Amino acid sequence: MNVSTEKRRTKRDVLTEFRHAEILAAARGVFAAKGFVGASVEEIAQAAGVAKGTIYLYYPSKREIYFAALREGLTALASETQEKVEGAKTLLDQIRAYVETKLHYFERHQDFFKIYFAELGNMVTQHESRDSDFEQLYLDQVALLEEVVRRGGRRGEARNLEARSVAFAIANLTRGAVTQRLVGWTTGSIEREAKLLVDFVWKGISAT
Amino acid sequence: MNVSTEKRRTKRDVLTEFRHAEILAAARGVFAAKGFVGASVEEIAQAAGVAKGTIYLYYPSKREIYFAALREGLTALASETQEKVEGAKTLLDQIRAYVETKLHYFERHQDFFKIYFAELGNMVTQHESRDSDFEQLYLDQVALLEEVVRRGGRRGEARNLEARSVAFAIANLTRGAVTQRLVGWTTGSIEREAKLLVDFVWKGISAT
DNA sequence: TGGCCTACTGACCGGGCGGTCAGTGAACTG
DNA sequence: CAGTTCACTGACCGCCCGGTCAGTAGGCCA
Repeated sequence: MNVSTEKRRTKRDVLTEFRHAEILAAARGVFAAKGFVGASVEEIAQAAGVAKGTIYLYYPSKREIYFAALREGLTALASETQEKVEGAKTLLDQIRAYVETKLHYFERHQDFFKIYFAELGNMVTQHESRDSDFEQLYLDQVALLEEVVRRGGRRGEARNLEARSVAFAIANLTRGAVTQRLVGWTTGSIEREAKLLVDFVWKGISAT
Repeated sequence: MNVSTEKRRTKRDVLTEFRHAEILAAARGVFAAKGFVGASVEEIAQAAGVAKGTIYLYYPSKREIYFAALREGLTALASETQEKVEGAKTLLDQIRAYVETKLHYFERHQDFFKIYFAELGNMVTQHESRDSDFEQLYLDQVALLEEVVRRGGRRGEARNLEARSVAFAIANLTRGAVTQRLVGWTTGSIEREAKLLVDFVWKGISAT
């Protein structure tokens, strides 16, 4: 019957999906702790509770696992950010949305952020073509900010200034704030941190 | 005679020093291009025009070469920054000095900066105790800024605000600006970049 | 029950690289 | 010129790790 075959199919798919997720989660932890090179596939396998060979039934290579983890977190973060930012009306609220979303997402996904920032750093030394879409995702975030700032400027909410530079500035400040928390140089509540940061930015660009 | 022995001694020392510098320069280039793991000692040796074994006559391990390159650049940058900043009178000038010094130093030592930023990124994933003095050097830079801001605040040149947060903000903005140039996301003159950045910061913290 | 399928295993392979060390030859010495 | 020193060499070692694949075990069907 259709039902039974469908059911069986689904069962398999569910298992496959489960293993993918399981391995990815384990990989994220290991990569976050040791970095791409420091991590071994064997280690990831153990963390996932399977044998090394099993890993290769689900991912073709260590690199692919890494990229999968990176991409997953990155797209989720990007869409969440975009959603929140576009949900805000005023420029100030939009900037606040951007900063807060990042800081909160960080709180929930520290492992991802470790991988993310390490990769950002390595991008400077090793420019592989594989990284280009990763690079693009980063620039998209900046572009989002840039557009927001530009529109805010047109509405007279901000001084007239280089939207792109401001966008980079906000991105840099946010990135820095998250990094500081990650390494433990900053404590204090996220709300306070976000407020400080947004205030600072706002002083720098507001119209009044 | 004293003279002759001294002369010979000096000759040897000069050679030793020369080799050290030569190897370090070669290493910097290779590390900047490939990162720590991507670089091989063989490659560094070739770039330095010596055999691999020779490398180990001057440095005990690959890691040591790496740290030496990092430390050298870092201490030079730190002292130059400190000098320039302390040479400035007003808070605004001090901040400008900080930003401009970094940007100019970057222009002169791109290879160093690549290693530096990559290491900053990796610090998040691999916390070795070896890195702790590196970490300290970074925090010293922030502390320098913090002190400057705090004093400026006391003199009434800036609003009353969290000196530490502001210090981090300036450091982050500067770091970001340099990174952007490094990857090619920003062009334009350094002077312009510095001005934009300083203006932005100043708006954010000035007393008026 | 016997045969089959297949997800899973982990011993194994091959290559790359950090680090070593016996050997070389040029310069110096007496 | 013979002897000695020493900076330098590069073939070599051993380890690690990404990736493979013949084998296994357990579930399912006839």
